[in-house]
Amino acid sequence: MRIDRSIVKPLSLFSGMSDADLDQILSHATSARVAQGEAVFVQGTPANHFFLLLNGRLKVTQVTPDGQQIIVRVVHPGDLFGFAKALQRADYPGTAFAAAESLYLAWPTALWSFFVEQNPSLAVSALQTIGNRLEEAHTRIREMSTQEVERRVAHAVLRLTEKAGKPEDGGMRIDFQISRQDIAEMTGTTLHTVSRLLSAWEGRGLVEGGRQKLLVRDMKALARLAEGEK
Amino acid sequence: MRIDRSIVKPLSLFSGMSDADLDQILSHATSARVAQGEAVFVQGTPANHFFLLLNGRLKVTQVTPDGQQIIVRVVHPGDLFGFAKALQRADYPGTAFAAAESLYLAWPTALWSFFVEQNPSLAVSALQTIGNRLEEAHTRIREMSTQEVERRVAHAVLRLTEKAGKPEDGGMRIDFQISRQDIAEMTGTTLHTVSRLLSAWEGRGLVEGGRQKLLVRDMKALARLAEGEK
DNA sequence: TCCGCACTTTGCGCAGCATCAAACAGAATT
DNA sequence: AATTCTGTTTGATGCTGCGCAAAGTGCGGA
Repeated sequence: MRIDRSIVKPLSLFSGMSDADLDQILSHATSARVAQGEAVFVQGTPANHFFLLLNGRLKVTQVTPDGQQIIVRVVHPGDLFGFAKALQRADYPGTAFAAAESLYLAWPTALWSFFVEQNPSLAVSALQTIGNRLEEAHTRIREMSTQEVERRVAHAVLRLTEKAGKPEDGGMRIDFQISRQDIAEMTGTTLHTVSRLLSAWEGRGLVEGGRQKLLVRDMKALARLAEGEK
Repeated sequence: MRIDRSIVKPLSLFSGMSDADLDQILSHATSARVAQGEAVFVQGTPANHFFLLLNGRLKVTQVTPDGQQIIVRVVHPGDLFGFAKALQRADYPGTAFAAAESLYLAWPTALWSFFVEQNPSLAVSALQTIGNRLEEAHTRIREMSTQEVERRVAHAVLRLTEKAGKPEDGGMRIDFQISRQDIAEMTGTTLHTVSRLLSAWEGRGLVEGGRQKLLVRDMKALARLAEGEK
């Protein structure tokens, strides 16, 4: 399958790469589509591919041995995901679900070192990408260690709004299906607590809820909450 | 300053690199020593160097805007640290303190991309290193989200024992000064709670405490605690 | 149009852990 | 040897947020 260079050209991951190199890399890619609710890869299965999300939205989850689930991160268009193998792992450490219908590119993991050695700037980009991810993880650890639940949830909602917000008449709409349970799993709390918080916020006009939906009305007030001001 | 190749040769980071390349990289390094309690780099200052710990033990901390501190990670000999710049940051996101007298190598950050482009296998290694770190961070997030304090502390102590345990007559000694406060900052709790837990464990013969000291007597029992069995 | 499911809301009680407070002990300093 | 300092222990108290439970509601399927 031919994938047009122009689709991925703007991504920072590929910046500083020649058209020829880019074409070369794309020639090895396959593209695929997943319907909402389907998985791109499953935790524990051999990591045979790595991916780039073109369109849609994914949730990456991990399940603990005792059955608890957490959301590791949300994958947005343009993000590389599932690079387990590059990180010295034989299998995927999590499961990637489509939160909305999604389109992605896939490459065999065997090609990873080949690409990197052919194209050192790709390595530098990848390192930056994963560096950002590490920083996000540390932020999350810091928040979970030091902040109370309301601030954490406010932060999480803000981040979602920034990454996946679509302007709508009354505010910013989170552009994919997200449940209270999901937000709970992103912030390390229970869906009950999230529900209570969102209800309280709705009463104060900050957000507007709905079944798997969320509309942020007052980002500034939410940002103040996230900063710890009541 | 000349640094002998043999010192760093065994490190996985440099595996698959020719002696000549290694010498070339080492020729740009400077080595330095820090006394206990001193900082190698400070949060917020420009990231002019990246480092490799040869000897000793470091604690990397982050301070939140409101003054709360957390321990991001412990640096063990052989670990690369302070690569902020490689991750697209201008300044260090944390502060690295020496928990024991330490010896390290330093390179100007400007050389990072140069090294990587000269030596793709280094990029692959670095990616793996940081990938492991990301995984550790996710583990910590998972634990903080789903596990109660006792399990988290047990896990933290176990990890310390594995990474920095030195056999001693009665068990494994954590090989550097570590306070209850430190353990609290690694697990997202308070020193009070840690103190209570350690006291309880000491009563059951699992560990033996002391001022900034910790001796693990029964790793198996601790492992059981970490798995959630009482 | 109705039904049933999945998601959400809300109430209540409990407990794990934080917070506040104070005493204690080992090390370093004089 | 006395003093100070820093880290540790332990107690008392209270609140946050979880677990459990049950009712409510929007949505899709038949």
